[in-house]
Amino acid sequence: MPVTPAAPDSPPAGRARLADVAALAGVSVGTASKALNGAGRMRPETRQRVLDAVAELGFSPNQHAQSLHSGRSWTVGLMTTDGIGRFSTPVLLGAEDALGAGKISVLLCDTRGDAIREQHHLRNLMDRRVDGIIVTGRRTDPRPPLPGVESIPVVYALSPSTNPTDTSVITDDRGGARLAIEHLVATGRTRIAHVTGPEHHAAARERARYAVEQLQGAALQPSTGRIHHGEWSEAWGRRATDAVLRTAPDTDAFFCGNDQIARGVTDALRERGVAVPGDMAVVGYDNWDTMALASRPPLTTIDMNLPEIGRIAALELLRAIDTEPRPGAHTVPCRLVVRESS
Amino acid sequence: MPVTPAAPDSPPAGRARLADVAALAGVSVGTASKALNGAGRMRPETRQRVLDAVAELGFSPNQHAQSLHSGRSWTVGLMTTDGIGRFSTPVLLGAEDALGAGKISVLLCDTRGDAIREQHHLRNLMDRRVDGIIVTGRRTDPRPPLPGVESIPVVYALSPSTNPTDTSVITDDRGGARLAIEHLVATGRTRIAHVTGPEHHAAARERARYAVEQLQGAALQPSTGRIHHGEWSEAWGRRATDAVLRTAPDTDAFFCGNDQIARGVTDALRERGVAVPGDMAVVGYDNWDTMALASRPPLTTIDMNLPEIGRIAALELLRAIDTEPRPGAHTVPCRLVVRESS
DNA sequence: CGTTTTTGAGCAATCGTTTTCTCGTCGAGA
DNA sequence: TCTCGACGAGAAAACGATTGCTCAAAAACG
Repeated sequence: MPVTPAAPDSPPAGRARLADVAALAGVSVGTASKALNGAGRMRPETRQRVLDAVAELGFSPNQHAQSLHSGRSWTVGLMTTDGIGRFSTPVLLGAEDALGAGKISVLLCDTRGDAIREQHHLRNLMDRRVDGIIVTGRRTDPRPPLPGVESIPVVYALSPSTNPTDTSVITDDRGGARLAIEHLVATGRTRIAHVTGPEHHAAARERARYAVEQLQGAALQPSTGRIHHGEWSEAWGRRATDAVLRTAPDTDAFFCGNDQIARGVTDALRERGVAVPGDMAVVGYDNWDTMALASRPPLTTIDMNLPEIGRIAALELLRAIDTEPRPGAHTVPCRLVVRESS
Repeated sequence: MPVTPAAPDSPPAGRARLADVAALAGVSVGTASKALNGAGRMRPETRQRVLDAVAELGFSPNQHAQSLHSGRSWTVGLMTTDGIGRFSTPVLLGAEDALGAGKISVLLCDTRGDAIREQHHLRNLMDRRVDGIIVTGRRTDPRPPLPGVESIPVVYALSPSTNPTDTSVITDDRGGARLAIEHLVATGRTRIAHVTGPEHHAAARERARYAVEQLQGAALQPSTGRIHHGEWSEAWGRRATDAVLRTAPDTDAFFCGNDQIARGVTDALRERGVAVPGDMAVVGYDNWDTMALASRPPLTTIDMNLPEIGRIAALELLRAIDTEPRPGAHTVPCRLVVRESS
């Protein structure tokens, strides 16, 4: 239903179509298409005429028509299971960055952890014929795979799939714990306490396990003889500080499961008059700048390179789309950020 | 290029097409379409046969074909100018929620504040024939409108467009400042200091202006006789506390431009032995839970209802798409959250 | 029983590109 | 001068769904 059927050579109402370009260049639609896509032989002069027409009309192809024809939508779904939290956001940005650089756009879906919503979004993505899906969650705990997506590639970022033959990109908790302990040991600490989040969080469990493993490698053990599990909060950090110092007053370092706990620890230490890093070193986890930089003193901490996880997930997805998926868990190394608390 | 051209009645390789449904139901493609879209008269029994076939094949229509035909993509662009920061994220989620409830999906674009990238994404969105665009930024400062989008509706959220005939959805800084001051005055405070962010931020300027206005309405003025502009940081909050108490030791309340400053203030007060809320009330701004709840005591603060801003922006966009845009700035009221610091 | 309505379903054009195939035409070689 | 290649451009068939129009059969009516 063209708005101006009267004047067939008038500038088309909406946007220029390839047919308009072809008309202006005095060639057929097919030829114009070839001129744009480079395929086929053609006289350079003809191609130039088409390109001129494209420039003049500001033409760019209708993606729906292209997608209908090719079956590819040049779109991927980005499914986040818990709003866009502190962890999923950087991952998401890394992925968006890697994908957006090319022709690929990102469809954002937030399931809010609700299975119904997940189903609804998934359906939607399939209807839109996305080329692939990246699934990311708030926590590093494994999650069940998306149901009914056999036909397109899926990559899990941060929260791996429970199915080991899926492709997942995850953080290296072992490496992170090792970096922290290595750093503390290297700077002369020997009585190290570990304060972290709830035991039912994979992140807390794993980091604790590998921290102990690493301590044992240096012939050491946690200063209090155990792991202090609690919440991921400053308040817990403060309470745990008291508990640790009561049990093991000779503690000379805290390795904390996240930066909030670490900040609570530094606050509690300051209030007790314990000098950081003089009498006590503190190392956090996450490199969450609002916490790590606002802490007094600023925190030495472990950075999980979340944007890198997103980026790699995107690259793995592209590989899965274009060639072959590489199943299994791909770990992204952490980075030690040294500041004034150690 | 069907993968299984040999057996025309075999389950189609990829997904079911309407043609497959029609074949299974023993009707023509056109009839099948009508059965789904309700239009036209048809025998109930025929419609049922089609619906059964749809269910059996798990058919759902190819969106690209639909969009090509209708010219609508059922997609909107969500353009954020600064990564996905603390402010744009809730806005974005609100918008996604309002849009995703219907058939509309969200294309995420992050410009990182870069004009080139913005141009690139904009082009992309136009090529995808999005039905509209929501633009959101990190700050409440006005921003120049998107260039070259006359053909589709655009709504600006949080950062209004400098063009007053554009549709913008913004926070009510005046109302926020009023809520804070009203609350302090109502609880008996009369010597109120205002510590906030840099003067070149609209948010800081406006809130300060309206806070003063509101104080004057109660025949009061800032306890130090002036506004304390600085950074949006805890460190500034701590420093400003000293300055305020030196200048006006009889100050009995702090109204802070954000929660980080407010937290800095409570920390400084505690270290000086000033009781909150006994000797001093503190009110923040943003209701950023990591700050407001971790503060000692938890902060009374102003909540801008950011998700609501996103939601309303989405609704305004839908209205602009379906009927008529409503130009101008739409303000969303703030909410006072009372906690233990006042 | 014949004629006019109603009704239900199919045909075909359409959206905008891509791509294969066909068909002129021009140039070169014999 | 005739023929055979090569080369360049156009015609047409996809991709999958929607929709106005046509047309047959069945129902209603006199």
